Amino acid sequence: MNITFPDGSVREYANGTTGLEIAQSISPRLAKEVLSITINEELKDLRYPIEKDATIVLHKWEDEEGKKAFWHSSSHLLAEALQELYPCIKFGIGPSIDKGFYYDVDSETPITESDLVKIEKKMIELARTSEEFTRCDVTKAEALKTFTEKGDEYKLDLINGLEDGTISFYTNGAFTDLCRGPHIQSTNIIKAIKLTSIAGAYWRGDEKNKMLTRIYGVTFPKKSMLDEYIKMIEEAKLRDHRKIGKELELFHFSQRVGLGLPLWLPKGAALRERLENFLKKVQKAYGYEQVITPHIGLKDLYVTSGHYAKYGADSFQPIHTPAEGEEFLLKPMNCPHHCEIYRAKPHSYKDLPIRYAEFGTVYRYEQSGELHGLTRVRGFTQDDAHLFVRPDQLSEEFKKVIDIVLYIFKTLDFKEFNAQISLRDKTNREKYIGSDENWDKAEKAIIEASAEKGLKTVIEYGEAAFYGPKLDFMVKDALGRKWQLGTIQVDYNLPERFDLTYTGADDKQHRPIMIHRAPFGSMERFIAVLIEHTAGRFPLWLTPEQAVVLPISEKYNDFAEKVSKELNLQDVRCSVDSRNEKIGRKIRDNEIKRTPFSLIVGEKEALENSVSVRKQGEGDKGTMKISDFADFVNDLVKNEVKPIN
RNA sequence: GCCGAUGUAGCUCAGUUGGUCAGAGCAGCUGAUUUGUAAUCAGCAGGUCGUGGGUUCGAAUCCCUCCAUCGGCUCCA
Repeated sequence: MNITFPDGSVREYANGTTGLEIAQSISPRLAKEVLSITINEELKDLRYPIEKDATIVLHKWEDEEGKKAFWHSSSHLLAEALQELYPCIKFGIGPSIDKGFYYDVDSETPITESDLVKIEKKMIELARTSEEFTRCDVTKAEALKTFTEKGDEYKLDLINGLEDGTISFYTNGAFTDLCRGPHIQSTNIIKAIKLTSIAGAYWRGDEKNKMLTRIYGVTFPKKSMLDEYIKMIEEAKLRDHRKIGKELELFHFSQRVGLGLPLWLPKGAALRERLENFLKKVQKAYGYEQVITPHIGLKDLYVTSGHYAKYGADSFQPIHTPAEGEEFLLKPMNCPHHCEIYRAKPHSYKDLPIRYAEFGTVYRYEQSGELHGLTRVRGFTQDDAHLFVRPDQLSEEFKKVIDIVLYIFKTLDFKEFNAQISLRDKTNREKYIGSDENWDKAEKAIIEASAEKGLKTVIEYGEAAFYGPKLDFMVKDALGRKWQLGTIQVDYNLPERFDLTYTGADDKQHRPIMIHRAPFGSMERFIAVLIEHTAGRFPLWLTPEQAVVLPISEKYNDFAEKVSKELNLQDVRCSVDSRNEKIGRKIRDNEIKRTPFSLIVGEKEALENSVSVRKQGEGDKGTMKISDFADFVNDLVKNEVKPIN
């Protein structure tokens, strides 16, 4: 038979040759490194005998599939260790994840963080015995029998959900698990093990089910890789926006004010204002108009929009007026208000598209356990806008919004983001409002526009908003957690609910389509992610303070003030550190505060009317005339923010 | 909301088995110093040890309640 490799080369092998033997035939070293194999697009074990012509890919640690097999096998090793240490334990599922693996278990004896070391040791002990992973195919009836005898109700639940036919078991040592595979050859290549954390997780992700204990871990084929990983995690923790936000005095949370209600400190507010101004400018260029709406609205407004039925009970409860008996809700989103702005006057087809933008602060009662720094809060400001468009304009407008998002991401140097198309889950129709016909149209519009803009997207079913599908831009924080930033949503429903119309060329009334969009998502979350991406070293155009003048001694404070004034007049954001401290001290403090430029001034500079420039993280850059430095900074800024093309 | 861990001055943390354990550094204030590229020196002031209860002769330390934070789960208009 002929075996085709990814590079296009073809080799001939005897029928029944396994992936491992193929690797062996190429090089013994490769045979040691290969972890799993793809045969004709299907993942298989290394010892799967290939019977006819096939294309194969050998997966090593370096590629995702190789890592998956390694980590998935590690989760079985974890399970084996747990079974030995806690004989009565029951097992849920144990998959590989982005960075490692976990196993969900139900144990009568509670397992706590302090037990992890003990479990790790057992895993290492078992790994060293070089247990082979062996596969065994059984019928569904046999599978049910095995786990009924074992008394493992979670596995039975899983098996019952499977179709009739062959079911595979994998065994390593004394542990046998229901598993599709593939697995690595033997546990002996798992050289470094770290159980990272322990947490609760609902069985099958449903909060009505029992909560199991989830043990997270990560393993490596080399000890040094684990050391590197631990170092990387420690460094990532230093970038945490909650830590940097405190250090740089950007924002603060107060228990007196309330959970998840950020207070923006002067520097954070300055940064945020700059971002808002940037976005306003971009939006103006794209024909948006700023509007302003109040922070509350009558409850009825949200009954009309459908939000009350969906979220009312879980929201901040209505504010009552004692005298009039009215009920107001804190604004959880801006769309209904913007719909009412649209309704303020009749519209012609010639007016469309209409684009209303607002930095709208909204309040949502997020579950207390879900709050997280600035990324998940209860009061936040959306960089919101609603576009009211004719059906023939939908595609074009949607693409323009994508352009804005991409321009913003590019300006802020966000290279690693994923575009996700969130569609409805068709099997769960009652989750959504609106007709199937409109949903189909909206979903199609998003898919087509994204494709035309050349976006690499993944489609997620069931992730749509209840009123419409969306295109989301996802980024990861320092620790690899995914967050949604920008979002663009097509909505046929609100225009109907608010009876929005325009007069067409045919003199008849037509329904506009709405596009909801927020390129940042929210100012809070965006800034959080920006902090983690830059580790607090913001781009020059955004940073709260671009330069600080450091007089060598108090004798030069007056000159320093003059320099600062002159620079501020030339659009360089600058202040003076006139403390009675040594210059070394002032420099150190500015390095820690990540002020981009420290300008040292003493006798020499005062005579020459110049500054000694020191760049954060880099050091002394020599002396410059004051106005030259201003030009220098302004040029750098101009370079950072490229014009919209 | 659920599971688990944590909670000592503005910040970062120390406090051994319950008995001078209420401490340190930084930040702050006062004074001295007048400084040339990552911390000048000295002094002062700062905390009902998250909250409320309990056990004890005695609690930062042990137990319970609540609150908050952290890691997850669920949720995310």
